[in-house]
Amino acid sequence: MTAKTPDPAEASVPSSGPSSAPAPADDQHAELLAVLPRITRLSAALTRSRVTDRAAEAAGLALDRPAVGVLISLRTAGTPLRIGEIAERMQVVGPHVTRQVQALEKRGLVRRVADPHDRRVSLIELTGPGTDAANRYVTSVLGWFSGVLADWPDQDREDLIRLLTRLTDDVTARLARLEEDGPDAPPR
Amino acid sequence: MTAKTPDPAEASVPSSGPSSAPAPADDQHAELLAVLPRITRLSAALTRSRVTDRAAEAAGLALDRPAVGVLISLRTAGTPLRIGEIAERMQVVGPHVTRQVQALEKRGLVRRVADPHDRRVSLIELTGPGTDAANRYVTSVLGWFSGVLADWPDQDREDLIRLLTRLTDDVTARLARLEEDGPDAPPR
DNA sequence: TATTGTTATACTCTATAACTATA
DNA sequence: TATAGTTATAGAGTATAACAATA
Repeated sequence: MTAKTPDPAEASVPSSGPSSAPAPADDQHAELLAVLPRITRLSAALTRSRVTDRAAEAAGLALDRPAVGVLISLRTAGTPLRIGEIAERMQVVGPHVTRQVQALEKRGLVRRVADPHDRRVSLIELTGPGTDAANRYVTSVLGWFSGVLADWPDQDREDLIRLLTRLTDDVTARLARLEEDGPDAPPR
Repeated sequence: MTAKTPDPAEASVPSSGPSSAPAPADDQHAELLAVLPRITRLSAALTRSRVTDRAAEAAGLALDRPAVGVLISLRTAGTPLRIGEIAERMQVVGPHVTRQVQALEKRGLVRRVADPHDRRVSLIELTGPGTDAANRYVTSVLGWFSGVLADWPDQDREDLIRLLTRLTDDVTARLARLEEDGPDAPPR
């Protein structure tokens, strides 16, 4: 079912490579292009299917995705985080996090603790119920997702995790540089 | 709630330290969880940085991302597509595609051709300018993205493409089944 | 009656701008 | 003056519902 057409598509694209070296293989170059669409598609599929929302529901959480994202960020960190740190981990902007945290506070899933060294800052911390909720959510999602990878060879699973981690790091690092270079600098 | 995979590993806090790996299974299980957040983060980073919008601009395209998505879907297919086919490839819903196509039509980047076998259907086709625009866009994005992977070993690049492709296919397939099973079925 | 696509509308997520309070 | 966070507002992206035309 996987339409893996040879895709002569790249043919007409002038390989104005970074002038480093002639592309090792046009095939690779062509395939490279497929990485970004796949990430987009994957993300869109996850959004549309609402797996995460279902998992939240299964965990007894009446929370939308961004709120769950905050919970998971805190759980993953294993330590209280500042608003700005949460925003960076979620790759969103400050005010967005402020609102999510307020909602979570009202439900008693997180609490604020003052930073003794800087009174502008407030640290966000999971409460007991918040920790439980996050754990239930994780269990639910993991149950679903491990089914997806159940048939994969161990080596492939390992490689996927490793490569995806590196890709994420490399991309975010490069994007950060891009922003510094000026908001109007064209990619490349 | 509903039956979930037995999963003792997640109950407690992960990421204590990858260095010691006495229980490879547990570690993997814990790490597995990191895959989804990374995809989310990657996607968010790409959105926020507007790489794609910059590339569109660099290609002389005053189009938003969804419209470019349609263009790229058509270019990748290499053949005219129906509205429904575009929607499926983009993992979005029909009406959304209708609107994007209308915008592209006005700019002369795509055109509709009637399907002789089914008069309900109209096939969407890239025009000459549309093809050129799509190619310019691809060149621009590729220029940026190949920079990200430039330092990667060939083997890793290959593996990334292969694994990401399979992951996308597996996930979308499983999600499709999930939808069929009823819109209220919990993940599993 | 089922399928393909369209129109009209509403909602979710996230960003930007202007502000407050510390530093 | 610079930084962390908040309030208020705006916009992009996508979904749902009701409908039309063809099969």
